[in-house]
Amino acid sequence: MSSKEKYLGEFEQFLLLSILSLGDDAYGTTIRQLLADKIERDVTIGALYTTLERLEKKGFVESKMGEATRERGGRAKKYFKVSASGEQALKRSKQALNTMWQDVTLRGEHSYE
Amino acid sequence: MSSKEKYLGEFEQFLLLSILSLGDDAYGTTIRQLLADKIERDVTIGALYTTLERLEKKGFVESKMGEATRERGGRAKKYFKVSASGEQALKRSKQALNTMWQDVTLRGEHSYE
DNA sequence: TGAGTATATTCTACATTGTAGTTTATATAA
DNA sequence: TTATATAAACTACAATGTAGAATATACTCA
Repeated sequence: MSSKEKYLGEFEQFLLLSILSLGDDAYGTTIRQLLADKIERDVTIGALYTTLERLEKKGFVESKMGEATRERGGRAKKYFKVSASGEQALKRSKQALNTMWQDVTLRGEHSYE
Repeated sequence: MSSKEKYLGEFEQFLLLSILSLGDDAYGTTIRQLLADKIERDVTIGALYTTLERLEKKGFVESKMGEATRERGGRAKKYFKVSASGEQALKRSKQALNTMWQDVTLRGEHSYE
């Protein structure tokens, strides 16, 4: 019956990677910003939080609300971090993709770098 | 308004890569087999053809029915190949993922190899 | 002290992709 | 003309992607 693990969607992968990149400063707005900067993907806040919540439900990320002690206006931030199983899932996705790319060369490319 | 291009889903990427790998012998059954062998992903025929058809509708793959001249029983094969825009899309997906991985290191990993 | 403003998350709804299983088509052989 | 092998088409539903409005909360300053 082989491997039964679920696969990550592409957007889920992007979110997990964003969180890892941002370290201790990963929350809605910074994640959104990073996606826009790095890969020019402009997602709405709705898209973002919905997926983040699903990832949390699956145990791939954990969250905690930010401290109340702040020198700025606005609602509390919700910080995210990737769980061990989240990293695991990410790693599997990466490996699968690497394996598939292995013997593929695109037109105009020299080889898989 | 930035980049409006649509993104490929992960399974779509896998199919495109399978087709590229298989070269002139890419059709339902061989694609399915390759996925099972290479990344232990067992998809049903339904899943496969449905996605293939959607990729074709988007212009990422092209198909043509196999010759009638065959020494075997059964229905004609439908061969697939990746179009130029399919390769393009694939390339963009790969680059985006590479960019995101760039400064991420997983627990227990040494760095992005 | 209570509008105004800034910051951020929740909620609701729908579109696209992923996945499965059954059915149908077609060719060859007995 | 039926059995068997091979492969694609169809139907239905689940999961993921995406959007935008609504809501919450904390500062600031007259």
